[in-house]
Amino acid sequence: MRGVLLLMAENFFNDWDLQAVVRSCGSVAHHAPEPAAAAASPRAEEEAGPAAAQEPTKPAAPARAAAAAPVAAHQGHERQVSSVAATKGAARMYELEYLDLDHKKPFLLPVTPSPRAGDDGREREVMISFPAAAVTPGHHRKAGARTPRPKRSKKSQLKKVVREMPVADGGASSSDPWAWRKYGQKPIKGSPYPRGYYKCSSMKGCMARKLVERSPAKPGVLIVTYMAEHCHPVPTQLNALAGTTRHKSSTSAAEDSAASSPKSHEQQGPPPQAAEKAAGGLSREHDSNETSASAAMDFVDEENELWPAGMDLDELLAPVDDDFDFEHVVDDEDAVLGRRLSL
DNA sequence: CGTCTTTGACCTGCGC
DNA sequence: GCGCAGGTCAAAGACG
Repeated sequence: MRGVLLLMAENFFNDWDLQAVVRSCGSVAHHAPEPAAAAASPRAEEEAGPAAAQEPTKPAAPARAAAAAPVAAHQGHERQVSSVAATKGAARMYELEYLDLDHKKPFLLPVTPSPRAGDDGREREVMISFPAAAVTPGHHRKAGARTPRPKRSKKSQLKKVVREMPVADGGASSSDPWAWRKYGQKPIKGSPYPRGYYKCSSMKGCMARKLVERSPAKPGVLIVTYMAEHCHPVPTQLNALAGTTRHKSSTSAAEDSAASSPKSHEQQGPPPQAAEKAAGGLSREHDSNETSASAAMDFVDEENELWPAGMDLDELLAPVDDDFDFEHVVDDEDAVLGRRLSL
C-alpha cells in the first residue's frame, strides 16, 4: 500500500498517457482527478470471472494507494508494476489497472493471488474505470427537488470495480478499511435480493460509493461494486466513527447477529435482508466481531507493518496533496487518520 | 450529539 | 414520448 503510494510519488509527474488505478482489498479503484480522467474510456463493467484477480487482505494499504493511484502512471504504454509494492509481499495486495487513454481501453495487471484472498477462491474483482464527471465531489442534488441533476455520463460509461466475495466476508471483505454509510436500498428486478447503496463516510465529500447485492445465481456470493474514488487516506481508526457500533434490538438484532456469523448465513441461506446487512457491514463488521478498539489497533498494526521504515507521512501524501488537502490528516498522523474529516 | 439505518419519494437514463 | 428500473436524497428513528 504505502509502497504503492511511494511509487506514485516517484512517478507523479510522469506523463499521464496512462491512467493507473489501484485496486486492493475492499477498496475502490481510483482514477485521476485530472480532467484527463474524464477521458476514461466508456467500458461496460465486465462479468466477474474466475480468472479475475483474487482478493488481497491487508486493509490499510489500499487506502493510501487509492489516494495516490493516479500517479502510478508510467511512461510508455507498457505495463509496469510497482516493485515497491512487491516488497514485503505488499504486491499481492494490489492490482494496477492501467487505462490506456490513447486507446480508451483499460488493461489489468494481474497479481499473485493472495493466500488469504477469498479462502474459497470466490472472492475476486473484475472491472474498473470511472468518469470523472460522475464522481465530482461537491455536487448535491436535493432529494425530491425538481432541480436538474447534472448531466452525468451514461451509466454504461461508469467505470467501476465489481468484485465477488463470499457472504462470509460480509460483502466488505473483512479487510475493507473504509467506513461506509448506507444511503439506500432498492429491490433489483430479477433478483430476490435487494441492493444496498453505500457511501464512504470516512470523510465528508468523499464520493466513493459501493453497491452491494447478493448474486441471484450464487446466494453464497456477494457482488460488491465500487464506484468513484476515495479522496482521502484510508481510515486507521474505525472506532473513531461515532455511532458505528450498533446492536439493534428486536428483529434486526437477530439479523445483525446472523451477519456477525456470516458462515451460518452462507450455509443456511440467510434472508435477503440479512444478507444485505452483512454485505454492508464493513467497518461495523470489525466492531461487532471484536471491540472497536482492538479492530482499530489491528489496523494500525498492519499499517505499521507495511509502512516503509523511516517514511514520512507528509512525503507519502505529497503526491496527492495537489488534488486534496491533507492538511487535516497530516497534522496528527495516526491520531487523525481515520477520523471523520470535515472540509 | 453525532452518526447510522431504514424507507418512501423523487430523479435520471435507457429501451421500446 | 412513455414507462420501467435503477440511483439518490433526506426525514425519522435508533444507537453509543
